[in-house]
Amino acid sequence: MAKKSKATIADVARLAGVSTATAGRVLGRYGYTREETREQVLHAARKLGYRTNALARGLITGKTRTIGVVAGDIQNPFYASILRGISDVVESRDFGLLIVNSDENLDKEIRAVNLLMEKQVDGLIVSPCDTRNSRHLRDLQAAGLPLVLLDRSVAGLEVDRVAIDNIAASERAVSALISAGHRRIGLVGEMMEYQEGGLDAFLQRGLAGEVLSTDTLYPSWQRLLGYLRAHRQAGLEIDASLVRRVGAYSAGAAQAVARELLDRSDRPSAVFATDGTMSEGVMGAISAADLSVPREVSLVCFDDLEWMSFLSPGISTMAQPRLSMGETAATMLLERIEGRQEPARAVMMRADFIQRGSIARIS
Amino acid sequence: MAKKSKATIADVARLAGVSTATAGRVLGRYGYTREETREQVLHAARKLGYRTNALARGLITGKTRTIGVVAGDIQNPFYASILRGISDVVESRDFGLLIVNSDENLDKEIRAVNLLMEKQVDGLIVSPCDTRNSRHLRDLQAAGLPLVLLDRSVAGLEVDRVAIDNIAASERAVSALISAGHRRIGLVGEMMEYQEGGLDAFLQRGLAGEVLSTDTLYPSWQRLLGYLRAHRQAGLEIDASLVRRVGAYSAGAAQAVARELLDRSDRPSAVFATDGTMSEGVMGAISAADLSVPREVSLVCFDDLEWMSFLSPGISTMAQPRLSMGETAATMLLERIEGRQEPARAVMMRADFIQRGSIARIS
DNA sequence: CTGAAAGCGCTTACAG
DNA sequence: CTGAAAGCGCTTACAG
Repeated sequence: MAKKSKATIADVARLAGVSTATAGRVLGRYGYTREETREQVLHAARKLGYRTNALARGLITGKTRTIGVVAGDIQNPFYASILRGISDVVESRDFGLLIVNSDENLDKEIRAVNLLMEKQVDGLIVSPCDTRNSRHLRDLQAAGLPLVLLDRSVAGLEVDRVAIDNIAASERAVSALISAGHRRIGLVGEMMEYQEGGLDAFLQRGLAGEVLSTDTLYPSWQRLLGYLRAHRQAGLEIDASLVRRVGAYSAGAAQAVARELLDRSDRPSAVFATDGTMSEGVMGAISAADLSVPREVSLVCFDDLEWMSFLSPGISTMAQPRLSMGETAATMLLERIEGRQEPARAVMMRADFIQRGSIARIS
Repeated sequence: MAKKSKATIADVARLAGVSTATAGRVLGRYGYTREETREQVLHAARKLGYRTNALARGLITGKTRTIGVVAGDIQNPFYASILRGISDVVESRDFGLLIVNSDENLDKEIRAVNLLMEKQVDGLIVSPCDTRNSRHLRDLQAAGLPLVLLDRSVAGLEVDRVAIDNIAASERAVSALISAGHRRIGLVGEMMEYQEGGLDAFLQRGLAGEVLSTDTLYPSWQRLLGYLRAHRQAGLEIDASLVRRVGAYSAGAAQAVARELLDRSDRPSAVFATDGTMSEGVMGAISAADLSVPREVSLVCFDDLEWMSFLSPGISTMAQPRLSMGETAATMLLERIEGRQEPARAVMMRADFIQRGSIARIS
């Protein structure tokens, strides 16, 4: 069997005594062939250890059966789970999966998209790191390449996307704290994306109910909006000094910021962390400060990470359906690849609040 | 700029008034061209929004600048970090990365390797799920495709690989418990791979010092060997009933097994978990049983996961250099792809024991 | 330094 | 049902 140096369709055809067209038909499973010739070809192919060259096929058909994903960081559990979801549906359809990290950096994202286009992927899933700067994504559209946006959206780009309703999810999470009696709730958020006038101006506008175009906001900014909304619903004022922007997807940076919050003499009675990485940082700060949850601080996180259920008491958190988000994105993309024509859809998935023991009742 | 339907080298050549060979030379950055023609070509290319078709190039050159990785589960932090390491070096060299999960299942692994071969990757990194059954990996070798094995090795397959010294690392971790006075140490290990006669026979042989061919053993079996060796070094007997085989890479299954261990009236004073997933399971069981670490049970884990430093006290663990393992594997692979000829190397990386607060002193 | 021609390994009409 | 021929979009000798 399995010979050295690759056998081509021509080799197989020669050995089987048929034309390359015929050999191609049986090996590529297209067109009709007599059962008998089919077997001759298959036999020859096996003897030569023939293996399809997907490059040649792709060049001809214009389809590679490979999709590309650009994620922020495959090491981050958020993306790791999403990628697993994508991978599951993609593998079940015999597609390949080309993955590249953007590190939430626009230049890297652009290079990633270029690389993937050169490799002729049939479609792309991207978690765009910039909601405004999107020439590279528009180019994809122009080139007719299917694209699904994950987690974030891009201003004025009408393509399929999957995400959760961040504002509502966050409002729900913060409300859990408020209804337990908390009045001073710290927020530690990544909020990397630039906002006109920075955090202060944003808060201003948010409190005045002015913030428009909320759905092209970055998730963490949206979650801040949810925080504001929960307070407004409850008729509570906000202490702007409790809202802290980390400005980076880094647990270390989040820990430093959280530490400041916890070291204050007028420490908040609870902290809300707006994503998994922030949650790690906040938890690290709480541990380092040797504070007891929920006796000394209450905590609500975002994204359900393994450790949140180990700790006792467990950590209450807003769980995004990461696996299904990935599966859904991949399914939508494959439908487009198969030619489905219909207006762009925005699938908003449901996030569930998992109530564990990290919220103290305050009277 | 950026036009619809893709422009080819021929289009660019026509617009620039040169031959396709010349256009190809500048666009593909090979061969010489006059500065002036170079600019004409570049200008035309920009105007047409030309983008290389890597498929065509790969078909000709026999190189795709893409490598394939088959990992157990990209969602598992162990693999996620390794993949990040691989990805970093691969991206820095402008290679693409095709990733597929094996779920530690031989059939899936074989299909994965086939898929990657058809897509004409330049080389493969695989974490083989079966140390004995390896026809598909030998085929790679026969086809002259560079291969680097990760974490595990395969009997009789002489190829590059990177791993840690599992026996030594595990011995070190267990010794930390022994020297703190522990005499009854439970072990929760995955040990999925089949061993002649099962766990009991393996223990028998291990205790008799009989186990040979240790380096084609699965990591968790090797780590069990380290556990035995630590006991032997200390002149301690082993209670075989404290050694528990989970038989699956599943935190849930590990938790059930750990629970049994912890529910015994003659509960071990400490537990050693042989990998990250087992660690999650054991920690889950400890939490569920509401036991206090290290007062009621001491714990030593394998792999340094985020939560191990959040808990207070922190969890002592043997940390594998996952990121560098990935980087090293990718670097070795790229060297082979570039034609480096030399005997297969086995790079053994150093694992560090991180001492935190989960080990109680017993007098 | 540049061009004409061949070819990588497939698939796709088009005949028969 | 099968074959001869063309062609996908590049790169590679080979001339000039």
